[in-house]
Amino acid sequence: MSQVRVRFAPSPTGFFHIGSARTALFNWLYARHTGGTFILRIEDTDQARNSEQFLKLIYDSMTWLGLDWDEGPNPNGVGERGNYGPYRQSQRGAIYQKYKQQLLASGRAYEKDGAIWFKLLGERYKVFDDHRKKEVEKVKSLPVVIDDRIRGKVERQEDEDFVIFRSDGNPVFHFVNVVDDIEMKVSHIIRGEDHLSNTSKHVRLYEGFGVTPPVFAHIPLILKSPEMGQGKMSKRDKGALIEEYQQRHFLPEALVNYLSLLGWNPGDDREKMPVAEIVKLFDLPAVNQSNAKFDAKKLAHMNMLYLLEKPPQEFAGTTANSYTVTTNIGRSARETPDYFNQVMAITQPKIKSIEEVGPYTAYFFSDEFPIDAKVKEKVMAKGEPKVRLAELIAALPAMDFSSDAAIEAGIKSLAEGKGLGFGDYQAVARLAVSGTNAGPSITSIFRVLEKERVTQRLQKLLASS
RNA sequence: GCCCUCAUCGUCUAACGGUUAGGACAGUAGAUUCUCAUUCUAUAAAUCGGGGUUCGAUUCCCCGUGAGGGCACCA
Repeated sequence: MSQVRVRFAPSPTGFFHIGSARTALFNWLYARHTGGTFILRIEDTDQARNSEQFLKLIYDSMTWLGLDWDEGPNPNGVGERGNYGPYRQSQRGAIYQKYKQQLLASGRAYEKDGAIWFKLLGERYKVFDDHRKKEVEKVKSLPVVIDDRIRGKVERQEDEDFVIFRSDGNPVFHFVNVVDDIEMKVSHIIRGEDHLSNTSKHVRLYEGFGVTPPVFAHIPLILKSPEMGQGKMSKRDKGALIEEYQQRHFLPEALVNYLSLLGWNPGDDREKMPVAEIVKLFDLPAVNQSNAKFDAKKLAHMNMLYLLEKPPQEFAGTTANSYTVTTNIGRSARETPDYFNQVMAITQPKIKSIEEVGPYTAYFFSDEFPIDAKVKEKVMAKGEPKVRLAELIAALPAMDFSSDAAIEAGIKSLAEGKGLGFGDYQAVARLAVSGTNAGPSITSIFRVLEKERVTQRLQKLLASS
């Protein structure tokens, strides 16, 4: 029986950020690894900045990534699950009042300037603070020692009383965070290193409530890559939003795998691992202490690896879902699935991301495709392409289109009859049927396009050049 | 300004105090395939600086330096 209870506590005040996703992921991994409980709690006390749109984005992004939660609001936003709710802080006002009264009653909180302050224990003295340009009251309190699972022992002095309820009556983050973690029986707090300095406040609050603090584990931050500048990834940075990866049709399992490797490793050289394997191996002491810079290229590579190994019908399905009926490719996926699947089967081994599939296969789904002028110039300058085109057109009616091998044999025998090679026909034929110089093997393009369309396209190029 | 954290190739990272400092991405050069992509082979690339401790330091300690974070009636 595991008693691990971890939570991810985002606030719906902006887009779902890659750093938040990684924090959610590490919590989820730890919960799944230990057989514990993963809680989603919504920290929506900042009423001015909250929005339902961002709330939905949190549910959608986590669902997309496969980070399912055991307690918290339901993914569709209606109702919630778990025995420690409500799971939205905006609905927990009564609980916060109760805890406030407890501190007031025990003398660990007091009112000043209309706000409620938490009272530190120790001798008081006044000092001028250069930074804030005013005199402040300090407290000689004992240092707080945190035994962090990732950082080791961290000691910090908390030397000023701090606000727990604003003068508008609303509780502040530090207070609600601690109260909720107590109420929800959170056993391990796994969060970003940006909270490490806040932790001393939290520990003092736990003490004030007479509760033993949970285990803390502060994970490193995700920083910008060198070409993006300095500092931690912010919402404005390219590639910082989960939504963006979703829209670009990245595979969530690839993103999860990549993210898991930012600040953690399995202890050997393996990188690409199924999520079940990561769950099995993940543990807090193995998490790194230093911040990691985000590398979009490595993520793209990981995405390609997952794409290449996907079963063909799954790949076709994923691609179909990525394009709406308003596009040629999307219409084909719904109206001529057999044809669509054939195109996807020859495309999958050649591309690196699903967002490439549309442009890469456009000529399969419309006879109106652009001819790359540079490629045309190059192809037409070499040898006698128009003669080859004419020869190919003449040979097509008798050619066997039943398989790639048959087509290859057909073209080869044509070439040999003229004392030429397969390559003498390949480039110009490709230009005619696809308008470009990159793509699946010419034989498979022929087979999928079928003889009639191939003939038409060859004739069209011959006529226009 | 005060406080906290961190420091190995460009990037992510590995290395019981004893290794020719390993792997991956990105570079570069070749090979292969009908193009492109994949794949394969090779190649270049790092222990921030200075002091200690030790027979021996990437590893432990101290000081610098650099990077990141926190210092609110934001979360």
